[in-house]
Amino acid sequence: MTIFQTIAYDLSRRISDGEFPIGGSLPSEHQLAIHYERARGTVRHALNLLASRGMLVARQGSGWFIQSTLQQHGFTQLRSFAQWALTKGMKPSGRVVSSATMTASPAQARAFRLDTLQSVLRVVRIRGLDGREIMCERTVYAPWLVDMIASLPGDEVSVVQALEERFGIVTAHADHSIDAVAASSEDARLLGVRRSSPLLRVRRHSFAKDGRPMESGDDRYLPGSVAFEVASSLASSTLSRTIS
Amino acid sequence: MTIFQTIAYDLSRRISDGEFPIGGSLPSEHQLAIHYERARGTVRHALNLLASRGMLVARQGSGWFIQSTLQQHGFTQLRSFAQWALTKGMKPSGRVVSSATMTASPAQARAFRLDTLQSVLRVVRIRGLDGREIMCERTVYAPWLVDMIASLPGDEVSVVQALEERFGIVTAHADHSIDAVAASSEDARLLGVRRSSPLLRVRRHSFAKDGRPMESGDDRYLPGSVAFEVASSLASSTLSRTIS
DNA sequence: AAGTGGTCTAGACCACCGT
DNA sequence: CGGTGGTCTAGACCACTTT
Repeated sequence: MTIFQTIAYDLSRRISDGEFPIGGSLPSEHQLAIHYERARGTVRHALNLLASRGMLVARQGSGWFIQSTLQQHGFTQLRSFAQWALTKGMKPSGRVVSSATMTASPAQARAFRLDTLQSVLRVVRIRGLDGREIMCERTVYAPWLVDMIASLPGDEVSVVQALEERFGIVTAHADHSIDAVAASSEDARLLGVRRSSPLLRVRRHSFAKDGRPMESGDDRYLPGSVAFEVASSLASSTLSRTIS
Repeated sequence: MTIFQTIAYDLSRRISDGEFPIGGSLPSEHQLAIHYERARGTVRHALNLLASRGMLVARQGSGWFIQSTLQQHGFTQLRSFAQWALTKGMKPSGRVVSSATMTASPAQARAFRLDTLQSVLRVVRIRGLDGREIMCERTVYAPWLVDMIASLPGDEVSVVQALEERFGIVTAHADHSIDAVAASSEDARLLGVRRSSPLLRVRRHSFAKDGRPMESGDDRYLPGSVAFEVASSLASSTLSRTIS
């Protein structure tokens, strides 16, 4: 954790705690620099980080103003359905519907960068929030993870957390593609809705710290259960729109 | 024009001119600082600006690499349906279905931070890509923008660009919430699909540089037409998942 | 006039990458 | 190991806003 990240984190917490109201202003950069006992440049780095998340806005000659008190919870929660649910004060659940090893399809071999036909593990899970089942998840795990995943219990609530704690494997990067689809007949059966009713689909490829592909997933949520939120600024953005 | 903007502009031009190939690397920050006869910090400021546009990426310990020779990536495209379509080589179209001023509802007054009941402008548009109508867009503009929007022609392809070029008003930040919904009867009629068929919904609040709210939008896309992509890393992410 | 954010300088040390 | 980007410092001057 760098110093400017620490300062940003502290300011972010103080803002969401209501120490500074929306529309109000922060102490000046000079005063913040004195308070944190750091150079002004370091404080500015932290402020710009929060501005890129839409939490703050600077008005030249006037000050830094609070634009939003919302915490933009980031990647840590996005990685894991269970960890996200817990931070929201909800109880996540999960059950494995099916689990099978199979030789990688050409598309999977490409996604996992395999030379030869190796075995991948395909797991279908149903996920619930506070007892209500809201999502079905079809995950394909890369060959190097198969044994680890297979060793986990079927009702393991957080696979991501288990991988991290037991094997030290951390998800460091993920690409998400979000769109809407009509429920297939399998979706309909798993989620208890009519066929061709709307679902929010999130396709995901995730990678370990060393860049190795870990898993590809296809999650389908009932409408009205979750939404994905993105804050984007001129300064920096990770979101883009693609033709599909 | 500041110095770092001038350097960014010059580098951007040299990259677009093919002086550095895609995947290739730039001279080191140290060498660039000597070349431009500026401090390294100033050169870094320029490089970070280009990185935020998706033109460059930095690899620590290794160098700055050319990611794309195209201008206008990320947020710039996200701000505007039309500008995004153009960078993808597609022809955007748009037509206004209805346009009406009304007094702000309580929810709108909150979103736009109005004290009194002022007039907002609600516009419904249909958007097309290469002649195919794929999206309906319901936008509510803040009172201070109403006169400017009203002065634009109904078939103005890019409202965002028009606001920028004619009035100097730039969208600097936006929050997006993405989920799936069933088509309402109005959606069905506008888009030519069956009622309750799946649509991808993107709700948006956008803000000017000074933090003033500009517009709130509700865009609904036909499935299979576009997807939203998010790249997120441990280091930084703007995406989050919310209960809805 | 005083205070604020925006930019710039000229150093320094660190973590990381390649050889 | 030397070179690279990432961070940080302690100043300086400017443009802008507020009083």
